[in-house]
Amino acid sequence: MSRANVRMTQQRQAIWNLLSASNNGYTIQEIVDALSHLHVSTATIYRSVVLLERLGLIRWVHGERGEHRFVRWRPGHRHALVCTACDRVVEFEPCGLEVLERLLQKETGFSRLVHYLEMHGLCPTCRKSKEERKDAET
Amino acid sequence: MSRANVRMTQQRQAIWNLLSASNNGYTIQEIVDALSHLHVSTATIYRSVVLLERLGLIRWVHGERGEHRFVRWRPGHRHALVCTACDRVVEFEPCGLEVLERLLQKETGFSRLVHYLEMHGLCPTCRKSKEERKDAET
DNA sequence: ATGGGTGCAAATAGTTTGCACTGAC
DNA sequence: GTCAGTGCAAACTATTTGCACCCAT
Repeated sequence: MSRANVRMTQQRQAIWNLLSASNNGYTIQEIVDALSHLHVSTATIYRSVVLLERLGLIRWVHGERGEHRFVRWRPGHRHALVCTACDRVVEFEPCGLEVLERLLQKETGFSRLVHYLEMHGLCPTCRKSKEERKDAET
Repeated sequence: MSRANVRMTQQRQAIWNLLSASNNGYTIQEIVDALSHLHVSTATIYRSVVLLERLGLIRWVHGERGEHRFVRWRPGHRHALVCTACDRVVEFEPCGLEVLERLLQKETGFSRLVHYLEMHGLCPTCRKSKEERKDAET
């Protein structure tokens, strides 16, 4: 309950610095590796990630192989668009799903609907480099 | 590639019978338990589930606590509506997201968009029993 | 100075794999 | 009879936890 009594430690600061500076998510293992010079233990990283999630500062998305990747998250933005090649994440606002929710509510009788939506695609940068590679082949 | 050379064994039959007879998904562990009298090994269940997924006969959805639950899936149906109380799954057809995809494509430059959408809510049966319990309390 | 946070190592959970044997075709 | 599929146990990967010590407040 209490949001107080949360201390800003060097470890948490380091993790937050890392995540907040990037548009690409990190897996737990990638965070461990990126902070290896600081000797932050894996347990602490797990615990910090849970905390940051609870505070609404980060959120996970699915990577290509179903792994969980943690990304900085801004309040109010609701959904993620993830690049299938470089894992870059772009946030976008709601989405007309309210209409669908009302329809489903009527048709199925389900109530209190919430939705989980994730988009995946190829970001402009990755598309370009892919095309270049293709040109090179021929 | 070859879809041939897939044998219908008793184990696979048992797993498929179980999954295809229910609207509620099963976790791996629940399948193991449900088939314990047949002594189907956990390894076989994992392998069969992967196979059935590949064949497009089942699919996983997220349960309340993020666990993967496997449900029978009919071709053509695209998304799942999962009851937050009893895990009953109802399928529904596409959803107007094509409009959103086109918009995002234009705004962000991402291409080849695919989406993952899952709805969660309280099914009519569970809502009723919840209301009854509430009435009993007062 | 106090109690929230950390590191470490052990424990637990979830999933995959090698291999000899079995049974579907 | 052949080889895909199975059971078993071991190996791996991912995550959690207990506990003594540490440091942010």
